[in-house]
Amino acid sequence: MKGDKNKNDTRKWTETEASAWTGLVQAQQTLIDKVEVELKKKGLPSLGWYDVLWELERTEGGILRLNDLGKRVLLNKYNVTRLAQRLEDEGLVVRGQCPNDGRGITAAITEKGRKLRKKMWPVYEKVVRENFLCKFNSKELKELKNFIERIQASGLNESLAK
Amino acid sequence: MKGDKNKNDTRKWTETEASAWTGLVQAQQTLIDKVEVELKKKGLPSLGWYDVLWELERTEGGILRLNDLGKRVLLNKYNVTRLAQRLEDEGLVVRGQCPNDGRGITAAITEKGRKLRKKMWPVYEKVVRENFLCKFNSKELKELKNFIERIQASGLNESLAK
DNA sequence: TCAATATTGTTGCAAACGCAACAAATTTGC
DNA sequence: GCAAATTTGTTGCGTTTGCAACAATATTGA
Repeated sequence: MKGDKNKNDTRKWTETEASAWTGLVQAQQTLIDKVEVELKKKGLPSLGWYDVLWELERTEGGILRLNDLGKRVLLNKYNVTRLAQRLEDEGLVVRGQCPNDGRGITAAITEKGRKLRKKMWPVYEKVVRENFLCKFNSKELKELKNFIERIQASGLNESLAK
Repeated sequence: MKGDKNKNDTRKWTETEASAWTGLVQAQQTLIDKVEVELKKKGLPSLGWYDVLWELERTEGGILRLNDLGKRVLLNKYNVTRLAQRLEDEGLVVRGQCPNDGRGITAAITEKGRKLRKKMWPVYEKVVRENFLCKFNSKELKELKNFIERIQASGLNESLAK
């Protein structure tokens, strides 16, 4: 470790490196922004709400502990607490005690929550399809997915340590 | 337009589509989070500050109108106003009147601002290199860049209409 | 020319987020 | 068994963001 020869930790980037990175950030940001704009236009809640509802809905029983939920949607604990509160205030989710663990709080999606998510989906889907998915044929998409998985490979564990 | 046959606007996604999209979002989010964590560890400001300083520094004269600056860093106007205020409070930027246009406010990077950006760069660079760039060889990176540019192609114009 | 419209930037207020301190329950290690 | 450490969730406080209303200048078009 100590005698590391990595003088090039901090080297200038090539044109390709720079535009791959800034492109990635901008493209994703722009896509997310577009989704948010479309949702707002239709008077629907934000993507953050969608993510939570969807994670619950796709889970057996529609119920998760806040902690697990937070890991899946990349939210730290205080934000999960508060988002769950807001969702409960709107009747989209019900909170309860976790049976096995006295510390645990569960969130369960309600019928109203499921309906809302279903209503949000086509808006979300349309933006992603028209601005992202439609740019690639099936083979290319697999390649892209492959690339993206390589990026993820390094990182998930640490990012959860919040 | 009216007789559109696009019944499949809202169809279910294939496995590849789903994981390409969620992967993209998560990968980018995780990378950004890591950069922010590292910057914070070193007592440095956030990525948002870096972006602004860098956009100024790379511009001839180190000066830009707030409006142009906002477009480049994907910030809406009220956030540019406030970020510029904070940067000026820290002496990293100086604001001034735009000569041609009475409405315009300019932001110019200071020597202190340039120094700070240079200090932030290695931290930023290291995270991106070790978690992103290093996963790809030169040929792959070009392919990836190419893919990303396709995504961007659709979107930039509209996203600026804030 | 000059009124109508558009652009650019600011501000008050409310919602959301980050941090650090905290409480309660569980797990670990002796 | 039990004290120490860990995990899980909440809350207060300050910062940042989003929204909508606003002011000031520029542009457009009759």
